[in-house]
Amino acid sequence: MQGERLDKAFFEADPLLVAQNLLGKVIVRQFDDHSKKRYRISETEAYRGEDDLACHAAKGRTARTEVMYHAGGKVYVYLVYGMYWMLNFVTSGFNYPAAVLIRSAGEITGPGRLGRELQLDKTFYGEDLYDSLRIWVEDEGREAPVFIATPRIGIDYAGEWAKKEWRFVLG
DNA sequence: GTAAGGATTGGC
DNA sequence: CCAATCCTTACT
Repeated sequence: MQGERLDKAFFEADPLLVAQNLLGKVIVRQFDDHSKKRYRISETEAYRGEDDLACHAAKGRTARTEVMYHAGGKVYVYLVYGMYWMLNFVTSGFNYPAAVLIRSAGEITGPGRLGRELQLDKTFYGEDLYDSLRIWVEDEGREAPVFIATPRIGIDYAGEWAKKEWRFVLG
């Protein structure tokens, strides 16, 4: 059970497309003891541009959001509620801030639990998905899965932007 | 410097 | 319903 590591062209695209295309793809995590675990992505959310009030980049380019302005293919992690590391993949091209949040994968439900399962921490900020030995994403060559779109979770503060159906769930 | 709040979870 | 827990951002 192995596939091709996703490349530059995959991530340097619009986050709405990347979020949809990531469904069914497989996160591979290689731990310090060289053991590997694989997690099939089942739920994603897109965050796109400074206009998107739910996107962290709505506050502009800061130390925290810097990596979102990089070209697609890097990891964006941040600590939320002082406890949970959220896993995101940067998308789009240089200087356009966008990312996809992985909300569920494998048997793990919920982004906080996923971050704990993957043993994420601040050292994953900016990790390059194209050459990392710790985390990357593979395409096992399966058919594109069926999915549904819904509003994003936990961003009620974003006003009209909270209504956009930028969350995608296998189904 | 200080304060407010969060892309969540689990326990009461 | 609400506390945990700490980083980021904004600013009386």
